[in-house]
Amino acid sequence: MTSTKSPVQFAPSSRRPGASAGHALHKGQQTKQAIIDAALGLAAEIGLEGLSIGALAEVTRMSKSGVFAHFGSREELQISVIREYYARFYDEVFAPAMDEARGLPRVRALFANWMKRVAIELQSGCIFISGAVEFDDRPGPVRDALASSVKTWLAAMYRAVVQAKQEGQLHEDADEEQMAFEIHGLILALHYEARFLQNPAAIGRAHTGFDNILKRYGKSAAGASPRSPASNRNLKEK
Amino acid sequence: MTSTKSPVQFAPSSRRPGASAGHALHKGQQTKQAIIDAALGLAAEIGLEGLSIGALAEVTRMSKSGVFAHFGSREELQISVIREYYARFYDEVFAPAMDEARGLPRVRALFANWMKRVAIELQSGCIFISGAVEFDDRPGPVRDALASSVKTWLAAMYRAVVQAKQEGQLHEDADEEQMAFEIHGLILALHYEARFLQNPAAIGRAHTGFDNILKRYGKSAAGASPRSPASNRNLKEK
DNA sequence: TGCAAAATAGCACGATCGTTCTTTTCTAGC
DNA sequence: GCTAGAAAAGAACGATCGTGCTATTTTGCA
Repeated sequence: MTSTKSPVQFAPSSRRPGASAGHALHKGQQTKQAIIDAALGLAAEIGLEGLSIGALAEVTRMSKSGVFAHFGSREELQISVIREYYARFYDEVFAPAMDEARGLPRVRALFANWMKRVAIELQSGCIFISGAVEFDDRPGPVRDALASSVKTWLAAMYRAVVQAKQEGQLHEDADEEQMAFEIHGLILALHYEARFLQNPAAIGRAHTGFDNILKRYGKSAAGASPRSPASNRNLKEK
Repeated sequence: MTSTKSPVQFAPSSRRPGASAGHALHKGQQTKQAIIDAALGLAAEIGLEGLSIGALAEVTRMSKSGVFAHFGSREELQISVIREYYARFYDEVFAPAMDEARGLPRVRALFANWMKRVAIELQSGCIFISGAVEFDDRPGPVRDALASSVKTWLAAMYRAVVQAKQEGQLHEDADEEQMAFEIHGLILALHYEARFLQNPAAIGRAHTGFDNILKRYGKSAAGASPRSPASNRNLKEK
């Protein structure tokens, strides 16, 4: 239960392209990737349920059947979008935070990157949030893919909190799950108030809320969080 | 800015039926109400966007045009559902809490009723939450109606927190808006984790989170919240 | 009890949805 | 360059959507 060796890792589901040379991926693969990119943008705006193959074909300037052939079903398209979002979430939120030292610096970085992803890109929503609402009553493979992605990410955040306690940076009676739950709530409130209620102060509220959580669970006066988590790197690995 | 006299009141948008005698409302009114009731149930499950007149006609065992005639447009139907939800929210969450004494007892009651509404009725979701996700990128009268309802309710909660501070039950430097934001986050996390992730522990997490907030913002050891807020009624109105 | 008015049903419309099938275009290895 | 196979387009399907329009039924008051 102490889970020092975590059974499930937070890893990207697909090899990231880019530097990989060799044979350039065949035409089909790269147009499929282009379709997924466009679909991700569409889904972030209007939701996974609002994603229609017709609209996607229009955006990519292809025929409906041309788009459809790459996936075979709408569900498969939605799942592909979820996987892509997961991979980007890994790259932009999780991976950079792993450069920070175990414990509070890493927790801070995870939260800061999470906030950035959810709030700074105000134009597009978070499909981990919108998808949860759309599929909370709709069983099936799409919901399963979404839930599995979200759970993996929340577990990664939880693991970072556990490590912070192991490093002795939290109170002895700090409940790691409770702390992760409250952090999750801050992100959700940020998304809700910034995006739906258009309240720009929400970003500051979320940040202050995180500081409050650190003050409560942290040891002594560890609450004053530096805005740039990259500053205190020298206490690396305990 | 101290807002002792609150400009906007949290009041139900429509006269509640029930005890009102006199001429029973005409046939049209009561079938319209029945349609709205059914629509509310449907919308809570599959969302305001998923609400279709065809499905609604099937549930109410009416013809599509029969249903449609009562509203004139789908948007008007959605707005009617929002108004009905708002009215019920007022009756079940806000109104009972007004029986509690101003200040912390009332804040506790508001939160407890809110939690009950969002979580205990697990089968149906909260359209204040699902609607926010569905309409955060979709301007129009539906979004306006939804945002206005939500803002009114959040303002009511905020007002209760302000009163708690006026009663001297919070720290002098407690930020009421910040506190309301964090409470909102707890409800959202509860909805997310209980409904989408099917984690029954979320109810306890939300409750503990609320206690933690009270401990931080409350004066001295005011944190130990009694489970039944109806107990400390004797310190009524200061 | 009769009759105007309200309430509901029936039907059809254009649009869009996901999907299938067939045909055309293009790509990549020889 | 030729050609097999992949990739994309085209057209059509049944279904469902919101919404008009016109009949039919039902209601409530004189």
